[in-house]
Amino acid sequence: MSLRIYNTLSGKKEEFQPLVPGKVGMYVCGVTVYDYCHIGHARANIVFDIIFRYLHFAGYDVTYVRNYTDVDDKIINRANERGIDSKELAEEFIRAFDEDMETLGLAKPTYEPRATEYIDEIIVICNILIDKGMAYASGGDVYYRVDKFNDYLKLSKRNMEEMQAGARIAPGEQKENPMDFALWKAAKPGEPSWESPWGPGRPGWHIECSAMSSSLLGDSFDIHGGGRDLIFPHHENEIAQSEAANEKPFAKYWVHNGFVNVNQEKMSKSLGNFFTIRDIVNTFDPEVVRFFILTAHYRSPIDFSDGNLEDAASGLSRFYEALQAAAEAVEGCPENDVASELGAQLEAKFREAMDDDFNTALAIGHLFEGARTMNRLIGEKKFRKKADLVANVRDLHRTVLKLGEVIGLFGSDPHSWLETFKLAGLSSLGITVEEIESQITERLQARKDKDFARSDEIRDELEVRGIMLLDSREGTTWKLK
RNA sequence: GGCCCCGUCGCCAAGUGGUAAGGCAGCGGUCUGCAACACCGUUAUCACCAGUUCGAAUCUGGUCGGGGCCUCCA
Repeated sequence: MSLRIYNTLSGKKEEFQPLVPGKVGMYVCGVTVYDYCHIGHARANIVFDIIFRYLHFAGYDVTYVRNYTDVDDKIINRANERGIDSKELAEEFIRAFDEDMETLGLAKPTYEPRATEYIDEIIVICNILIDKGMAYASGGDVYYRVDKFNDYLKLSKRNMEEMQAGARIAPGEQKENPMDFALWKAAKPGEPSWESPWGPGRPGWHIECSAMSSSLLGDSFDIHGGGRDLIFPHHENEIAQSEAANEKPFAKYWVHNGFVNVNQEKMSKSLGNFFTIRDIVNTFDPEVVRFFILTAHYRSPIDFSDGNLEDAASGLSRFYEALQAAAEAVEGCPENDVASELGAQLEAKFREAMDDDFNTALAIGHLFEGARTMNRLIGEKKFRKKADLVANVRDLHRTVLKLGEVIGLFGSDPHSWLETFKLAGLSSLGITVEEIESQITERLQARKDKDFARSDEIRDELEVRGIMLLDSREGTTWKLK
């Protein structure tokens, strides 16, 4: 089965056929750099990260562009509030964004252009649109003539009459039509500006993406992505600008990720339920955050809550436990020539899931089954002496790691990940490793002495405090309850 | 008001015409001094109503409930 992608433009899943066989051009709207990124940005970027990774895994030569919008009203306002230069502010938050994305384990896009690096290209597009009568200069601004573009609103599927009821012309704007939007804005005193045929000014919000995408990917390219909220007006306006200027279809597939709610409510600053990535990774492992996001389909809304994140942590630790057990089980076993089909079977299911509009939730379900199969095989009697079982576990182990990497998971060493996970939980329980170790030592002695009453007492005490003891042939270990 | 989405086991979550993946929790086993871990087994007819169909969670209409966009927003 080939790859199918849900296209916002058509409203349905379509078979993916790139413009140039074997190659994919993908543009994703990045962030406006005026503040720290929140969990919603984390989701959007993780979603497109796995799309990028999966396309690459599926054999495509992918060019992935994700921009920084580094000039905009919000940046200027924030910089003014802080009394610093807007360029300085943008630099600060570009750095913060890069750090956050690295923390979340995102692969680097092929290009990460900045709007301010494409001012010349932006001016060229404005000129073309003016020459074609699609745009007009007015008092140092340049506006797009929305009613000249027949396909306007084809992405968001709205209609003009109704839109116009809510549209208005802000003070200082000199538009012919309230629906028209700015391609270029005249600079007010103290604002960052660039020379242009219409006087000093700066780009409007949407034009930079038209400029950057066509410069780096060509006038037509395969995939354009972003959050749902960008469908209107941002992406609609990009289509209007690019298609009118180039007279070619813009992006072929439009992909939009769903929102993140917080405790069942829309995340918003006014509700005070705004979580930055920095806040979250103080409490939760970044990989847990990624795992949580990928356990739902990218177009569904997800609910961010402590409980859901804790569930995700349990799920991820199940994988790491299985991965660790598998590595230990086959360690030192001689290599053999026994063939195993299990890895290939798992990979086939994984691909089938991912080919269906990047269904990571289903894909992870299959990986869980792979983990369970490993555990089952390892548990069989005389496992290490059975070449076929060893071969199966080796195969599955390698496959789970390989497929995990495609969705950015399981990249840590299982032992250290599990240790870190345990230690992180300890601080909230008010108990130290030394304390636990000494209890284990005491209990071991009690067990040797067959003093099971004392032994059980120690175990129960620890359990009440949130620590679970695990006895095995090699000794006693512990984990968080 | 306009446009759009959703309602699947206690919780999370796949499934979009052929009789319901997976995870967490639960229950019954195996293992264990007893447990835990792991494994095995087990647990839903899909908000409601009416249609279409040989057959629907999946299509159509309606009802109820929840949410989003229409202004900056991932």
